[in-house]
Amino acid sequence: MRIGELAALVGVTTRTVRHYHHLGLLPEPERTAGGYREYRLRDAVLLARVRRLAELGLSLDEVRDVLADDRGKDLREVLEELDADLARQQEAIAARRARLAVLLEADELRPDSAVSPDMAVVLRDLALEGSRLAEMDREMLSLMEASADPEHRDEIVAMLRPLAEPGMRDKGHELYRRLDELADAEPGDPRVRELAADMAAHMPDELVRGMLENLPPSGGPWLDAMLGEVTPAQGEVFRLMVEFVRERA
Amino acid sequence: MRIGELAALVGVTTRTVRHYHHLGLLPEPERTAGGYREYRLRDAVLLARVRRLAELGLSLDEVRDVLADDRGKDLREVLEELDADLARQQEAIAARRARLAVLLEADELRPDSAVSPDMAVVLRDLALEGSRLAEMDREMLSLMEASADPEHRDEIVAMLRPLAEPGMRDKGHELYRRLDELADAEPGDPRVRELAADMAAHMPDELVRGMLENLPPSGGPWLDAMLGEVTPAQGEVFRLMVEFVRERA
DNA sequence: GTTGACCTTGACGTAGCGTCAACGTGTCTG
DNA sequence: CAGACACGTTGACGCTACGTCAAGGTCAAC
Repeated sequence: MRIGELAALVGVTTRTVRHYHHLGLLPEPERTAGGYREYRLRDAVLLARVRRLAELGLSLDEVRDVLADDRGKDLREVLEELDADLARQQEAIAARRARLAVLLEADELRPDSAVSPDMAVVLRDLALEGSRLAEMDREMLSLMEASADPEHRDEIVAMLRPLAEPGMRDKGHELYRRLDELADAEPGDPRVRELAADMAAHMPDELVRGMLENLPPSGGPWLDAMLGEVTPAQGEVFRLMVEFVRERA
Repeated sequence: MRIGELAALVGVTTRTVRHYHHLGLLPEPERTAGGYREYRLRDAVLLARVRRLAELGLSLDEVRDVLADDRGKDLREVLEELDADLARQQEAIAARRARLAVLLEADELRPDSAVSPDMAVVLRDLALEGSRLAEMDREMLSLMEASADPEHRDEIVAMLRPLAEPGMRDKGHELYRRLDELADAEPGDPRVRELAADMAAHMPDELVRGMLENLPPSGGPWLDAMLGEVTPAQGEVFRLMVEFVRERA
């Protein structure tokens, strides 16, 4: 038998056979005078063994180990481990399909930041129109949801929901307006401290708890990211607000 | 924000961020005087978008296409295709786990050729001891089962089962003995034709049908593989037997 | 001034082959 | 006998989505 016949017999390509030779999974057979590999039936049997294990999902390295140990106990171990791995993969795929199903159910489908319908509702009802600061907040919130691990997403949405309540919207507009006014002010402007205190006072309890749990004392990357987007006075407002919120606890 | 902060914020490594820059999935931001990349909040939003799509299982090429088209119709297409693909993967994994379960149930676990318990029974009951030819047949049969696609395996086992019946075993021993005797005979020896006829006559109908369906007129790689393992006279026996079997139909 | 944490580009490694490239062998045919 | 054609040989790069050095530059702190 030459390599093409062997490959056809077992149902693989010649490249695969040579690859297995290279990895030492299949012994190199005798060569003919012309340099062709000359296979016997037992080579086909060996190749079929390798293929079967590979098709089960073992890596070729694992196949080699199993065939080297030859006698059975190790094989069971490997297969059990493999089965557990496959089970994990099944769960992962099921989770992805579940998320896909949620996305596919929505009528408008955008690669947008609003992952969950719940979050979309919150963003819609939030007082986030018109102001650059409000735009930034929208980005921050989307980002928080996006970068959190899926298990915490519901918590985040729950934390933010109070902000979307009717009573808060007018207050929200007012606060953003006052923040905008401070764009070119000095960080020492008395209105800075005043606004920070007002914002801290109107922050819902759930959000305060969430902030305290997730923000490290230094403020963390989230606060840094916000500070990079605003003028010094506005940044001071945020820093003070966090301080005031911390004092509340 | 520098690259490390950005990466931490979104929950990826810096290498990933640079990789996305390289692929054009994420625009290169401004640089500081020192050559550092300087990110803004919107970069984090973009990165989070990419990540979300990637985590759903889209390839980065697909992510780029989706983000390029931007407006939604194409995205739904891609996601539906992806879902179908995931469904196929689930089936494939389930099938592998089913095969694994069968293997793990067996008490003796060898990387042997006998995949299915059914096949193992057939091989055990077959008249396959003692003779080199019988050993070869065992290898051929294991190989046939191994190299067939899983859906046809049951058919093959069913085809072979009649050979394992008690009535056939004595006849089988006799035929193998006569085949062994012809090892050094001439291909023209009258016993060759006689044995081939006898073998063809005792071949179960199911097996005849199977051979005719699967063997091409030339004999195919299976016959070639056998011919490579035996002496010329023995080879002639097999060739004639196939001929006689063909005449029966 | 030096440490240490962070950044830069560049390049190789991963799994399992697919797919050229450049060339030799073996058989059939005119 | 020459040429065509199928098939074989080794060698090397390509693919995914980054991980992981290597060799060096920047920046804030002590």
